Amino acid sequence: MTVNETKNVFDTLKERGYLAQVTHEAEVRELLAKPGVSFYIGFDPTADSLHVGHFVQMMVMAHMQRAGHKPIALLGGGTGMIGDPSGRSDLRQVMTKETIAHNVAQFRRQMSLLIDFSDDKAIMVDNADWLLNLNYIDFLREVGVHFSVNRMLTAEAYKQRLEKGLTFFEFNYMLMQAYDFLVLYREHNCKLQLGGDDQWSNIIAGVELVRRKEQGEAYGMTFKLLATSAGIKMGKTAQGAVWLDPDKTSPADFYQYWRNIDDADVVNCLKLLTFLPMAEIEEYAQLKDEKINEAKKRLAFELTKTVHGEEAAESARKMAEALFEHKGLAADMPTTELSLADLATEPLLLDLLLEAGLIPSKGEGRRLMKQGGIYLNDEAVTDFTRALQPADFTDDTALLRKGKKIYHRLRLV
RNA sequence: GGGGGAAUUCCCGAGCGGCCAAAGGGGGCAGACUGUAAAUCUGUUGUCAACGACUUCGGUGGUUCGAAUCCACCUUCCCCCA
Repeated sequence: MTVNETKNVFDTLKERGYLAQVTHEAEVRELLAKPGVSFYIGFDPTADSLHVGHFVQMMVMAHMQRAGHKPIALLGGGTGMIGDPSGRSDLRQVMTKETIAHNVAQFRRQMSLLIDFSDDKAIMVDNADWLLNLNYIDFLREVGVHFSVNRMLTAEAYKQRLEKGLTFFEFNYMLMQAYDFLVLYREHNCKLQLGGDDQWSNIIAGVELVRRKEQGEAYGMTFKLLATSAGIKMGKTAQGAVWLDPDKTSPADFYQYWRNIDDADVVNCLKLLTFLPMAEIEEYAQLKDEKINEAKKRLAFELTKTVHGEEAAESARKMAEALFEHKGLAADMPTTELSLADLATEPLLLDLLLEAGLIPSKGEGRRLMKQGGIYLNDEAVTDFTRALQPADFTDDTALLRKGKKIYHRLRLV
């Protein structure tokens, strides 16, 4: 065995805890021992940005690419028109072609953060290219004959839907995805499909189809979904998903999300979402109690840096330190600008809070004030009729705060 | 095609014609305790010029002094039979 400083990527993935299920473990490991393996992961363009759930998949692609393999990012421009019923309790919204095209463009940009698409080192394909022109009868004859409805119904992905109802429309999703694999096998010699563990049924369907049609080698492998130790899907907040697009989730919020994750999840996230060497992660794993914060800071910083760039990560980190550890001044904080004329009208704090978006309604604002959750310059404000005064500003700045963590700056201009 | 049921606030889910802005739970938010964590406890959770007023219970009309509750039609979903 060549002394390969890069060990088998299969082992790396296993060690870092990505793997969930593999169709043929020994063979896949063997296959990946030599570089140059084409593999694919599918992404459904159901939103105009990728979120952290996709990020795990991107990490896997990146690990694979670094080991010399060739990622094929399959965008579901065609399957997106059906919608994967896996893990869904109801029918997905059907998307227009224009929306899908727009989303595909966004995905390409975001994936480039981790994956090098230059010189065909990775490629991106859209299954709309082959799915949209399919002839129904031909498809049924070529692909449909290989699927047993009885078996499909036992698939985990469909079980839940059998309770609530599953349309024939969606039932076809599995065939489409299986067909994708067949096409990629034929056109790109792609032998391996990866995906989140919720894709297991769809993946094995593809593996079996390739094996039947082509008597080819085809393998599948799934990854654990990013979940908390309590088993709840990560990356969801009350405001929705944690997006990679800075316009949808600001770098500061993104940083804070990771900074505040549960103690029990830090190590797992470091393994899955950063490229820190395992040895280093082991050290973080030893930390106890409040020391764990060091691990969280590192996680938040590394991840923000990868997604939003070093500068944004640095600024998010500084802001967090300023606000929570009182080191230095906060740089970029959400800010509302006021003129002296505005101030002369003695604006109510309540109105400003609403304007600044800190509260959704004045009723909510009053409630918060009553409970001591609104602060002006670090002093709780309990008077609803409190108006803003010049004396509230120091160096033309006043600091509003809601609860412990949400800050907003008022600046005089 | 025939028959039966359902739709309630962010989610699940109670709801007698007036006492319903609507029980309970979840989630959210805030306070206490902390480590910017978790767990726990407390408060709160339609809007507003706020002891009052206004808008909400799938949609549209109607009955009634008064409708989330009754009636008609419509929409969507589920179940049974074919």
